[in-house]
Amino acid sequence: MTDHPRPAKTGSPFIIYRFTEMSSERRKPYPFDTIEPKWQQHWASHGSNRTLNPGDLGFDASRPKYFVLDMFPYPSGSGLHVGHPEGYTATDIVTRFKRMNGFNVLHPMGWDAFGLPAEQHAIKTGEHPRFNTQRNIANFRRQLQSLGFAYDWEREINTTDPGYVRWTQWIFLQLYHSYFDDATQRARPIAELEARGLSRDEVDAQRLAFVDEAPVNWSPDLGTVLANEEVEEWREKGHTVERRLLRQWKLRITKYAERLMADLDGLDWPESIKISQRNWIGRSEGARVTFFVEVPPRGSTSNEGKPGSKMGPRIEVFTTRPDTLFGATYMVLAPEHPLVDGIASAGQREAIAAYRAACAAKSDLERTELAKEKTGVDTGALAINPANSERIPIWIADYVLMGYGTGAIMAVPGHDARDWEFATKLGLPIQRVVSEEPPATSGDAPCHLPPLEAFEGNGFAVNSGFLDGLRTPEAKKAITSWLIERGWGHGTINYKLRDWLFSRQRYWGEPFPIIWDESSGHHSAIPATELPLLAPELEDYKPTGDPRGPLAKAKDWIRYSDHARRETNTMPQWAGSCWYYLRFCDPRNEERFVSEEAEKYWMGGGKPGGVDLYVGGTEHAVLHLLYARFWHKVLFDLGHLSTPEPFQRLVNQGLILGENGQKMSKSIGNVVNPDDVVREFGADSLRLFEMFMGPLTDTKPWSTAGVQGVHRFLARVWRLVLEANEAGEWTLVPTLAEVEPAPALRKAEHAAIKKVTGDIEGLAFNTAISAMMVLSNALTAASPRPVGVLRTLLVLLSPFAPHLAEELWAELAARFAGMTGLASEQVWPAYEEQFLIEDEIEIAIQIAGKLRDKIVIKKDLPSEEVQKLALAAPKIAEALAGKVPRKVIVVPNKIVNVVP
RNA sequence: GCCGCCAUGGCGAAAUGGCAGACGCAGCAGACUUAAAAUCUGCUUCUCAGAAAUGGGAGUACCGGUUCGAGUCCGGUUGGCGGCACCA
Repeated sequence: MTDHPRPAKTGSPFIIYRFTEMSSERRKPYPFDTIEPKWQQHWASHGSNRTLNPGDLGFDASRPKYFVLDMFPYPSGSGLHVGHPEGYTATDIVTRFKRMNGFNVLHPMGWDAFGLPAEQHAIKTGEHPRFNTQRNIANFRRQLQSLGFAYDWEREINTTDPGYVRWTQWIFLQLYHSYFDDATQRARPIAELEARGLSRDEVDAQRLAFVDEAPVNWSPDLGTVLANEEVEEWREKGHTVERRLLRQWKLRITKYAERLMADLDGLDWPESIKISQRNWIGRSEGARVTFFVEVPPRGSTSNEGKPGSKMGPRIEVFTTRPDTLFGATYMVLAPEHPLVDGIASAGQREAIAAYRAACAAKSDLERTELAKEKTGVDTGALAINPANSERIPIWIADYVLMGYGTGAIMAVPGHDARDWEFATKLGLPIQRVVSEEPPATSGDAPCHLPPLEAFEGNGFAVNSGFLDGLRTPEAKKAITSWLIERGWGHGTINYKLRDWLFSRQRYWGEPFPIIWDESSGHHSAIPATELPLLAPELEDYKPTGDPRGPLAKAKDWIRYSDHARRETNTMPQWAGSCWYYLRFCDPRNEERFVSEEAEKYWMGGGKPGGVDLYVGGTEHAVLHLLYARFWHKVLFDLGHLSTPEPFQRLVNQGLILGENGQKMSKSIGNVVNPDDVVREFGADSLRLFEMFMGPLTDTKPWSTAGVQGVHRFLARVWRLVLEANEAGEWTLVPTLAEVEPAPALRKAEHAAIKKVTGDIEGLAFNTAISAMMVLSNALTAASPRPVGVLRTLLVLLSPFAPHLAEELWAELAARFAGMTGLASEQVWPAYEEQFLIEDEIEIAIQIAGKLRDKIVIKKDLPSEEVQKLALAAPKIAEALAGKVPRKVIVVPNKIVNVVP
């Protein structure tokens, strides 16, 4: 079929779209299917979205910069879903708006292309994952380009490109070659430690990228480690998952806990995301306390020793409530705690071994899921409570986690719900040491009874020797000083944040640029000149069940030299996304991961700096957004970056639900494919609808009728300029004229400019669109139709529906004088307050807060006169019946409230 | 359990403490049409009275408070959504 509407080559001063009567396809309300590809091509071939760097020919340094970033997608096989264009359209509108306001705008797009789905495809087909990834990227790019986004495609990046992998590995080496200096709280070159004469092992123990033996969820048949969240899912599918101690690479993010926490304050981020990050980092203030294990163990009689004298091993605990030390009636060690074997009494060893075995078999998830049932085993050892010298039993229980604090606790069942539960179940003593009420002067009975449940709040110390009577905060200070004096403890801060497990047993990821010396067992970095280090081609990508991962199969590749072999683990997918925003600033640089000049310009050099606007979903609240901040800070410390934070302003777009209000999913069958929407209604309609649905940050359901609604609006705008003649051609509307608009229309024009401008700045796109609808409705009624107002509408509309705006602008430019360039290149209009001012305004009159009447008065009339007129208004006079009101509130130009 | 967010017509939603429901969807009526679609115009929170014009009352989950005035601010309750979850 050739009868799709298309531009006719005629001598006409403006373009004609012909469509035939015989077309079997229903006539489109406007020819979006012709004009959209046409303008996309035009923008591409004219470099309309090209963004220059400082130093480039034609770069205008006088313009301010603006960096608008989308969270780049993983190019999955199923293509774009309608959630992607939501954020992308929002940033596109801001980009176009800022450009029209004279900014140099950096608005790039790329691909977070390492990932498990491509690897699984490779396992299934034997084809290298690169090919499937390339196909998916091509599809994503096609889909994004069909939506007319103003990305600078010259800056497209792909995390799997050798030219990108090289710098990801280079950044890893920066971490590897650094340590964290506690004194200055900064990363420093590891060479400083070497210069101080530290041994090889001492240096390795301080690297920001280091090797650690860690218990992980290992699945032999999948041949990989799994995240805690994944364990359940794979078990259900019949795979085995076990806890296994494996040698893993980790990144020392914990050293940055304090800065990652503190620097959140200066960021313009949603409060909920900041809270998530704070919770994840989990800062808590408290104290370290040393307990001494009593030797000889329980049963022996002679024990005159005091804590502090040379006794058995010490157990360090962390507590946020040192003020409750007198109430510590037992201790608990994590089952994996290294001290357990040394202190356990002979009679308990068997029970301990059995308990430990049972715990080891549980995943972290199971361990927390079964949290309700507390279990544990007595070690048979006793510790001495330093506060009151009482002997208290030492237990092991899996409600104490090896990974937090010191892996040991002092149990205060009177004032901790978990300890209470454990003590109650196992019949351990419970002591009250905090009272809600100020202690009675006589210091009598009630305080001495154990409480009926754990009281975790603040109060007054009781049964606590020298602390008695002190409020909780004071008691904390007093006991901490007391511990410091005796060398039994000190105040400290603990974080929940763990070091970042950075290695994966996968093929499709960045190999570590690390080799191992076979004789010494030491690791070292390969020289930066050998980067990128790419994974070798494999015969097949199936897992081997070997915890070294699929790369272990490449025997030649592994062999680095006579005595050294390569690390075979790969980096997680996060690695590439940790720094992609930096690469966008200077994506083709082969000398540096980003040039200093480009980084300074786009990342803002001074003050807050960073990405000016970052839009994406909430799913990355703590992972990507925390990891990227961490890498950024390390690179900043090492002098490679000019700002301490990457993303100054963050906005989360809301989820788009299916038409039935449920989350879109294939199984429910409510997934909307953007390609279908573009085919039926056009890219401009899809863009406009996604912005019109509601506030950007809200969760909101899809509505096909709603798409039709905005589509109709765009068609109405089209018909403001063009109308179909009898031959079925679009011709210019005859009433279009260069005339002064009537005052009401002029006012509507300037009101729209004001509203749309403010709403784009506030990311309130839904109300911006409604303002344009109002202006368009006003224009529909105007005859003659003033071209000036139409031009304004098209310029305002251009960031939202760029194709339509461009086309109609060209139509008008061909017919009317003084219109040059593209709609998208126009200077953003300014509104003039004078056109918004009205001489007469209607004000409401209330009696006791209830609307009773309205009057039209001159604007800015003095309050006394407004009051006089208001009281004289028919309904008001009638209601008052001559009585004098007690009070009259006049809000100038708005409302009058009469209090009778 | 803890933390956070939210609650407005039949639906998506608007409303610097100042006329609740802009704009859109759906619906109804009219115009155009042989007819339908499309398009244009008007109506459209609920309720009571009225033939109508119009007029009265109620109304932003619920209860209370602050205020001349509350969808908006404060306290509590209920319901929904999201995140964290034995972190000592």
